[in-house]
Amino acid sequence: MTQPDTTSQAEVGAAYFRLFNEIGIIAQLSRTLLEARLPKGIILPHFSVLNHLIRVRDGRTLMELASAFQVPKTSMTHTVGGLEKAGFVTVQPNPADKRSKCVFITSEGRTLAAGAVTALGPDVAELAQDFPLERVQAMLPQLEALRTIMDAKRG
Amino acid sequence: MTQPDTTSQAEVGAAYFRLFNEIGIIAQLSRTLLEARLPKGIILPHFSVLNHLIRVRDGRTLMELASAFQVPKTSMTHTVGGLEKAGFVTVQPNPADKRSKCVFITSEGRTLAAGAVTALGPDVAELAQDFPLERVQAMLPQLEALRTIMDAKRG
DNA sequence: CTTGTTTGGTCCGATATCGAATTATATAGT
DNA sequence: ACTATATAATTCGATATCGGACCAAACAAG
Repeated sequence: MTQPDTTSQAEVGAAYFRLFNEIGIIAQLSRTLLEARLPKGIILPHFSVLNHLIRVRDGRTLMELASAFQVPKTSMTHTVGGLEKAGFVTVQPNPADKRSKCVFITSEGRTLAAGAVTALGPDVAELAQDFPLERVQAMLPQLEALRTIMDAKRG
Repeated sequence: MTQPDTTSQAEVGAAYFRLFNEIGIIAQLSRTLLEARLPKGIILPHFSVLNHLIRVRDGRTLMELASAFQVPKTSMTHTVGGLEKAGFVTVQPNPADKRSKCVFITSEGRTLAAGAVTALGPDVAELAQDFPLERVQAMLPQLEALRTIMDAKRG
């Protein structure tokens, strides 16, 4: 009996599908929201990388960044290239491994990220009126757990 | 006192940012997972549209589809064009409004979507071992609420 | 030390995405 | 009815994304 209770296999699949569908749409919405507050030409992946460098640590390699965001390394090369050309990061060879490069955020990069966070303040405040912080805090552990599990399956 | 309790403004923003960051990564992971089971050349947006036509109803217009997934209409034109060329949908003029067109799924389209769902069965089952259905069911209403609220703000 | 394999990164070509401008139809205001 | 505005969709150009091929350094095995 691999189907012990009243929930059919198809219904189970449908629930997971709805989950990922909702997540996909929210990702899309939040992306649009953020990009409306970023300078022209700077998009979500740029901001995400800058923020990662600030939050986690400076000097991550391209591969570390790519796996942190679960994107192909070619995409990360392109994203970092754009940030470098715009002067928001510098890229330096890794003395510990000559194959790899380390990405450092510049003060311009920090300014950009901080400015975006500030610009988003009112949007967050407005959202918090309808979807309060407690609900976010309740969801976060669940999402983190799901992310970790999925990460592990396709490491 | 717009800052009544112990949680600072910055910390509040950080929580929402982490929320959207997790959601973005999960969206990315689920996309990769799905596309691994789809025929070459068919990607998430294609599948999403087919599924929407099945779940919600046949004959939606391009704008309805675009707003359902919160993507620009130009992107939806492109996506539906690909589906049409591949024979998974047909597009017909809308008799009620000559500006718009209605998208209908073909039997090939239904077959494709059903096949993908079947192919994903084992993946879902495996995921369900580590992240069981109850947790999904607990999260879904929260995500739907958040999606609805964000939808409303940027309708 | 050599050879085979793995790993970090880039380059290239194909497709996806999206904003701006355009066309055609619909709707509103007078 | 007539003009103004709004809406559905497409086209076009610019950029993003990604898979495959490639190169160079690291590492493993003999």
